[in-house]
Amino acid sequence: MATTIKEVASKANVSIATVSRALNDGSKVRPSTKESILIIAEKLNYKPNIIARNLVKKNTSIIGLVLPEIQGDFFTDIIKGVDEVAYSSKYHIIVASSHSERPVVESLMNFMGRSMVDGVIIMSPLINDRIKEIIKKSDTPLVIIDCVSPIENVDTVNIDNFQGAYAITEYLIKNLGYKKVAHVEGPANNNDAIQRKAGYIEALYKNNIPIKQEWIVPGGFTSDGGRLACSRLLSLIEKPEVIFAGNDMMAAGCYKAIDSLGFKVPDDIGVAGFDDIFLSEFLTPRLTTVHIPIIEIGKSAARLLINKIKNGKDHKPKHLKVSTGIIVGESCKFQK
Amino acid sequence: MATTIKEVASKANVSIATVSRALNDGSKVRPSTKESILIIAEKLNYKPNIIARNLVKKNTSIIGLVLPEIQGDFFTDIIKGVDEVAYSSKYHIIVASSHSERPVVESLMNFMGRSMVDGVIIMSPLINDRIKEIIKKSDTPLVIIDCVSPIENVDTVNIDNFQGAYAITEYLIKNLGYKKVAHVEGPANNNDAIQRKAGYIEALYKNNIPIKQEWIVPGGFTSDGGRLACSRLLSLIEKPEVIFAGNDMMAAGCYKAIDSLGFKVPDDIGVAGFDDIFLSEFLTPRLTTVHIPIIEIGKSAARLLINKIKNGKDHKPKHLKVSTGIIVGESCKFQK
DNA sequence: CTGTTAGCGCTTTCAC
DNA sequence: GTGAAAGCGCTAACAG
Repeated sequence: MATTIKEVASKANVSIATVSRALNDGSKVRPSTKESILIIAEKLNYKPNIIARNLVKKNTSIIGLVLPEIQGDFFTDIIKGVDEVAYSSKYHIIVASSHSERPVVESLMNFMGRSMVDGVIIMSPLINDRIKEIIKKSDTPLVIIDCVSPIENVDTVNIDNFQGAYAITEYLIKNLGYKKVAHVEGPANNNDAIQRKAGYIEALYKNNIPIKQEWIVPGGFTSDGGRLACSRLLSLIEKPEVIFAGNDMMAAGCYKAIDSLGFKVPDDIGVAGFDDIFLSEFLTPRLTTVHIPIIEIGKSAARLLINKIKNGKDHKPKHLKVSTGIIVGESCKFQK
Repeated sequence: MATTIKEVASKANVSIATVSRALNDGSKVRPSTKESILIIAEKLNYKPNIIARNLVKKNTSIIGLVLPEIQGDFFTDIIKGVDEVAYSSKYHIIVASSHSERPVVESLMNFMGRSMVDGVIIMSPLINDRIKEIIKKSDTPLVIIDCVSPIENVDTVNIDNFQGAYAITEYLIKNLGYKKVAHVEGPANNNDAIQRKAGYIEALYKNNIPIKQEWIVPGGFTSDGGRLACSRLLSLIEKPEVIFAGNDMMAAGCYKAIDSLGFKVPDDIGVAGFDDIFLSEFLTPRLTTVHIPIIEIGKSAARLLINKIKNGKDHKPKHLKVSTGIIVGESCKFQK
């Protein structure tokens, strides 16, 4: 059994209140008594019971982080960003990754309104009605990363997917001179995927390039999906000159397909991606892609949340849009 | 303010004790009253306050996970493994990654003996005396992943680094016929690095290949360190035929160096790694490396910990050694 | 400055 | 079956 404040108090011949004050150095305690209390506490290896403190203070200094199925380094970076800011404000983070057996909904229910955490950051490209309902019912501060439709009174941090996709597509067309640009798209119900596709289409449209449906193929945001999609594109009679994959994982899959068919990137076909995940730097040739400041997103979300926790009702919901940038690799080249 | 058990009790015209019973074990509560309580609780959107429950139950169902500086997908997998097992036993996990401003020691102190968590899993290739002291003082259940020297009464999960390094080095020599095998080693104070180097040396020794000091160069376990180390090896008068990098990150760095000098893997020089991180599959040619079942390690650690939490003093410390396997890629080839 | 006294919201004997 | 009451370990008025 751990030492309690009572034992320290009795050994020090003071009341528990004084011990509490001495340790939290709040109000005036005579230096000499404070010192002797500190010494006794140290000798007894006394550590205040956080739970008891939380109960009376009504806060836990813990932030709940609900993530979609964790894979790759994307989430490590989110965690890192959140953790960094959380740490500097003395918060801990509880991570709940989602998977088939634990939907986002469940993690959310566990966190919201049971006073286990002071606030929640949820990342989910798909917010359904069930989730919305839970959010409405609870008054736990919340920040959503990457949500589709803003929910009232909830802070959001979004990636500017549309702009990123538009920019890289236009870069391929205007700067490099590509005319035949294909797109491997992500899951149909995924907001990121939808926005990126929209950016791609808009860029083609604005540059007077007709949209060709057979050059838009689904890849499910996975490496394998990208590989298959790419094979399909390469088997077409009229092949595209460059493939803009909706994310880097699919772009990596494209590399595999291109390699296995004996083609070369970028000589035979160009490849571009989206996300700039850790992996992309190590693909040969280095992938041209859209960079997302992932750590920064985590940090922003954490800042927003902590702000909300501290300011309570006075807090006006903010909606951050994180902009992207193009990483020029060697996977696309100038078309003469 | 969230609904409390009191409000539910008064609305239901019962005592708070009955509400508590109805919601928990349901031990002998008349079905009809139980039902009406449940309905009222639902209507009031009542969620028991976890903190208050923890205080009386003296457990939190939270596991603390202390990790070294998070980067890449290695830690995602550890988290994933721990989380999976933790989840199925109804535990949450608090993640504390370490970095320059928050040493392992601090996270540990925060977790041990303040009843914030029921147990701790710590991953640290370097356990210093300070850490040992904290561990000795506390009676919080603990599992260490990847520790140097076993601490009494603490469960450990270790990677069989020596065996893995030995196996791949011998594979390079015996199966592929390499005679000139260089090694890029990790940090001098890192247990993994030390064991891997030892395995490499032992394999050379057992196969009657003289150890050449200039073919053993430090790479700090980073991609950049690997790149530099490789450049150095390639500038030697007598170059090695193959480089066994102490981890995959350094192997990836080797690829870069080899590429920038105009050489080809594996024709001009072979490369082998250790870890089988996600990235390795996407290096071209695919890296030959030592596979570590990372998720499995996380799972084992979690199982060990939960077991210890539940069995208390009756628990005898266990020491698991996780074995590795060779992934045959295309980065090394048969030497005729 | 310091002690006394209420709780925080819940679980859990112990009676009835 | 159910209620009253005693805490879990701590903080925070309120008195002195």
